Parts: sequence; structure tokens; C-alpha cells
Amino acid sequence: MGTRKYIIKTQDCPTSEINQEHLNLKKYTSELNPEQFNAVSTTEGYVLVIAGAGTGKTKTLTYRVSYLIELGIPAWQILLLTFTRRAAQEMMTRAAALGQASCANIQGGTFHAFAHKILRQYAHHIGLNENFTMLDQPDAADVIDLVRTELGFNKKEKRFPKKKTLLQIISAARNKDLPIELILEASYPHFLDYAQEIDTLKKSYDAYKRANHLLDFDDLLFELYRLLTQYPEQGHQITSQLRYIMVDEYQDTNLIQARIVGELAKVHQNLMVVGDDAQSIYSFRGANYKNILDFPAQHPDCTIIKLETNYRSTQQILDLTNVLINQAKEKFAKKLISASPVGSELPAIVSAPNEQFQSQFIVQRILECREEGTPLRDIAVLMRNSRDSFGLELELGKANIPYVKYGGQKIVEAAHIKDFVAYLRVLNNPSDIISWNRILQLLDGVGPKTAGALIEWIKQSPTPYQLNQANVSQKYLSSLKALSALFDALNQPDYPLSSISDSLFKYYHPLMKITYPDDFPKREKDMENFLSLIQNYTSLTDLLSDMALDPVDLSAMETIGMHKDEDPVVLSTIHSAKGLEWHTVFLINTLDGILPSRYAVLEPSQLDEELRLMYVALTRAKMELYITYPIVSKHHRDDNFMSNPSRFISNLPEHLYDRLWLVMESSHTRQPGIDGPTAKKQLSDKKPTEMIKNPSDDLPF
DNA sequence: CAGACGACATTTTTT
DNA sequence: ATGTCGTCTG
Repeated sequence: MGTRKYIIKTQDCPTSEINQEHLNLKKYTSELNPEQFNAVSTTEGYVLVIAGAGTGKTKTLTYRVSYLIELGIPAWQILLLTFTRRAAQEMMTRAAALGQASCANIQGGTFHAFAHKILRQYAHHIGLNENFTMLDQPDAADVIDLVRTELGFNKKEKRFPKKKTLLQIISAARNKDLPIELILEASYPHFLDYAQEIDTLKKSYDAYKRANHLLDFDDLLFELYRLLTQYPEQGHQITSQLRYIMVDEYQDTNLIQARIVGELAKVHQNLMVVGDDAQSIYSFRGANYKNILDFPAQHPDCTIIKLETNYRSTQQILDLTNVLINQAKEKFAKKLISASPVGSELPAIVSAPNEQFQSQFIVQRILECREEGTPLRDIAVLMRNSRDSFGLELELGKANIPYVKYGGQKIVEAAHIKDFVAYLRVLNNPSDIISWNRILQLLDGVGPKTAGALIEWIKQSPTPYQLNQANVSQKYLSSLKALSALFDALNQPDYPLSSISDSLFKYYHPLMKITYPDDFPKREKDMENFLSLIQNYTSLTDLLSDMALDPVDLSAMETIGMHKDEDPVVLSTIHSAKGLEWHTVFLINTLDGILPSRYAVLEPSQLDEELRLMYVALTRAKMELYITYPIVSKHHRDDNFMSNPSRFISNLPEHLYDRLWLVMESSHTRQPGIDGPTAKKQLSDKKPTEMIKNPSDDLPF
């Protein structure tokens, strides 16, 4: 079957043909460098843009959107797929700011959000229930738990993997298109004995989801692909609208995403993918940077454009990062040249006696930066693991420095928030049995079995909210009555969302106190934040899909509200820092075993990914960069042990960085048995920590 | 069958 | 420091 372009001229956009008369070319030629302009103005055909860190990738995409709009392309014919919705939002706003307001109306978002939107629209065509329920990760793990219990796999003499691990294994198998066994071999060799069982579990999990109209994150992508490939008519309806497609962060797409992109672009064949193979950091999620390398082979006639001028970082920072990334086993054919003025300081590698000193150093340095005129929001502390910043967070709190944290557990994934949302979900869709299960088990005396029985009743009942009509023992009748009454009150037409959440809170608040007695106050605070966040929504459906697909912004809530007067410092996992930049960047806990993660050191390809991760972290810095590590770090058994700095930094040429040793105030706090650097520094002592630059060079490292 | 208690292992990273 | 699993009791 041959494919040809046939452009439909629609009624509502007579100017659909490309038309240069409104194009203000000068805006583009004067504000973009030649390569960027080339990327912006090459609108037709397949285009691959290799964009190194800080080379104006976002700017290029932004201008390209604006350019297309000025050419008269209707916004709805443009699709911009990004990695986070924050990124899409930012690009669309910035594009609109260039003059054409309709830039804000292009189709944009993450693969998952896009898939979700399309599937809601086409569900009935492809045998899906239109009211399908989205499972986020904890939900999906709960379903797996349920299925596992049904299969009796929890009663093995040797330990069976936990539900979360099972989900990870199953998801990895799908996303990488490999059998369970190979996934186990590569990443979970200790569970290899259970390959058979996990495979069975996977099938049951799929069946369960299908039977109950549940979709997990992976399903969104696979179902979209199924729609595009097996339903030509509907597929064509979708793809024929997508005249220009841009995909950001292409190095972090996985197999199914690459296939989807291929399908989406089939009709018009105007596809630009942008990425940097040196910044691929999501292979754990099935991302494959080979997607980007294979692109030219798949589209032999594609245009390749390289952006190599870095507008972000000083040459000193780039010199260091260029050398760093060169340690990779698989090489990258790129070298970044800075366009920034030279003359600033070298990046610093900071060695702290222990984790607390590391935190104190950062606090002190942040305060100094603020004195020097760098606003807090232009300072970031990055870490490999979300928990690596716990100590620092305490110190920041003591010093009264406001901060936001990105990455790690999301507020919407906390148990009490999930409880609350479960009511909303049941209200939205009475056949959402996962949420029912949650709600019912909150009642006193109701456990898995009783909940299961009630759910069976709910499934076939025409009035699922009338729980007290189910055949149950006296024991829980009164609490079920209360629950029914609640839903009766909530389930009124035109009952505003704010009233719903108020009534719900009244009902749930006492339950929360009983369920989580230990840290009730903390959870209560979360809840308040969450309730105020709900105020921004008027539609329950919108709220719920946002919660599933874009919980990122919510995670920042808890800390942000406290300080209205000053924008906070940013704490972020490296993964969540992707695409962002700051004046000053600290990378903390740069220890071997943490970055690189100790789970990655055995496998060269995984080690390379850790290296790229560090590369991403360091290239976020514009002017100042500090790489810090504690010499003594706590292991989870509470004995201290000596720790080595990351292998990635121990071989860097010395002329590329300054070394700072932090000095302790007095020697009695030192741990006995620690030799090396700390022994050297008794010189000083007024401030708790003090920096010494490049001390005598016989220091061990 | 639910809930409490104690033992145990267990760590990335995100849509 | 945490969450999860297994066991015991009412």
C-alpha cells in the first residue's frame, strides 16, 4: 500500500496552505543562530535535530511552533510531544509570547497525556469502555497484589517479589519487548526461579485489567498503537490531522513510543525529533537512545541538524563536562563550545568530612550566593536519589531557607491522598473497583475478603451506592449506611466540586485519624494543601485525569505555600532536572555506589547511563558548579564506613576544577579511625565550616 | 476474617 | 527509617 499526502482544505481554515506573507522572517534570522534557524525553517519532511545540552533546544522548538503558525498552519494541526507537561506548557506559552496567541492552542503534552486524550475519544471504537479507569503506579501494584493473592503466589517458601517489584518487572518486559526471563536475568537475577510464575501473573494481570476496564501507563501507549495500526479508519482520522509533529527528548523514548511516532507521522511525513544521545537517562523505563541513532536509517531522506553552540554554561563548566562524558564506553560525536564569556571560576569538587558538613556547606554557600545577588530560585541542589537530600532539608529548614523539591514520592501517591481521591473516583465512575476496594477497607471490620464480597455485589447492582442493601452482617451495616449516605449527598447533579470535597473531607477526616495515628498531623497538613489545590478545578473528570497523568506539579505544593515572599531554592533529583538550568548548581552525595548507583556498576551499559546522568546534572549549571561528597556516609546499618567519591570524578584532570576541603570546627567530633584529609585540617575554626582551596597536593583522593 | 505485632529485607530514577 | 510479609489472636 502506498501512502500519499492529500491535504484537505477545511472550512474553518481557508489559509491552510502555506503562505509566507505573514511571516516575519527577520525575527527568526536575527534571534537564532544559523543551525537553529535551519531547524526552525526546515518544516517539511523528516528532520533529526541533535541538540547538545544548553544549545537552545527549547528555544528552537518554541520558535518553530511560532514559525509554523505564522505560515498559516492552524494550531490544531501541530503536535508537540514532550517529556513532561511542564515542558509542553512552557514552550507553548513562550511561543505565544512571540506574537501569535494561537501558539498556545497547539496539541501538546506527554505521550501518555496525548494517548489518554485520544483513547477517551475513541474508546468505543476499539472495544474499550469509555469510562475506563487510569491506574497510576501504586494502583497498578495493588491490582497485581490482588491477582497474586488469587493465584496463591504469596505462599511460596522462597520469597516472592513484592508487588512494586513485580510491576516494574512486568512493565520493563513490555516496554523493552522482551520476555520476563530476560528482564530477570539482566536486572533481577535473584528472582530468576520465578520466571514462570511472573509470566503467569502478567497474563492474569492483563486479563484482570481488561475485565475491569483498567488501563495502566503502559496500556495507554499500547492501546494507542493498537488503535493506530488496527483501525485504519479511526487511525487515519487522527493522523490526517497531524500535519506537523515535533518530538522533544527523543533519546528518552522507548520502542512503543518510537513506533507511535512513526504511525502518527505516516500521512503528512513532517516529523522533527529532537534529542541528545548523551542525555539519555531513562533506560530503566525502557527508553532506548538507539531510537535517535536509528532515525536516519529509518528515514534515509531525513535532514540532520546538529546544535553544538552552548549558550548556557561557562567554558570552564563545559571543559569539565566534555571530559566527563568522554569516559563513556559508547562515544558521542559531539563537543560543546561555549558562547558565554570566559573568566569565571572553575567548578569545585568539595570534600566534606560527613554528610552534615556537606549540608552546612551548601546552606552557607546558598546564603552567600543570595548575598551576591543570585536569587534563590536560580540555585539548585541535585541528587541521584530523592532521599539523598533528607539531611540537607533539615539544615535548610533550620536556616529558614525556603525550598521546593522535585522528584521522589509524589503527594498524590501518599496513602491518605489516595484514600481521598478514591471517593472522588468512585463518584466519577461507580465501577472503579480498585477505588471501591480502598474505600471499603477503610471501614472498621472490613478487610480484603469482605471488601471482595461487597465488590461482587457492587459489580452487578444497578444502584452501587446503596451499599446497605447488600447482604451483609450487622457488624458493618452502620458504617456502610454512612458511606451510602455520603454518596447520596455527593451524587447530586450540578453539585460543585468544592462542595463535594468539603463534604468528603468531613467524612474522611475522622477516618484518617484512626487509620494513620502515628503521623496524623503531617498528613492533615498534606490534606489541607491538597484541598486548596482542588480549588483550581471545576471538573471532576479533569481533576482525576490530571492526578493520574501529571502529578509533578502537585509534589511541589507542600513546601511552596509556606513562603510567599521569596521564590525557593530548588531541590531535585537529576531525572526531574532534565531540561532545566540554574545559575548555581550543587550535586550532592557524589559517592561511588550512589552515582553511579551500586546496582549499576556491574553492567557496562548501565554504568554508562549513570555517567550520562552525572553529565545531565553538571550541564544544568550556568555559572557556578559544586560537586560535593561526604567522606563518611551512613549505611543503612548504622555503622559508618569510609566512602569513595564517584569513580566518574576521581580521574578528572586536576586543572579542570578547584578542590575544596571543608574544615571541622574542632577535632573531637571526628570519628576515630578516619585518616586522610580530615587529619590535615586542624588549622581553622571560627565558623563551623570553612573552605580551604587547593591545599597541599599530597592529599589522598 | 480482621487487625495487631514482630521480623525482615530493601532500596534508584518517572509517565 | 520504612514498608511489606507472615503469624498469632480474638
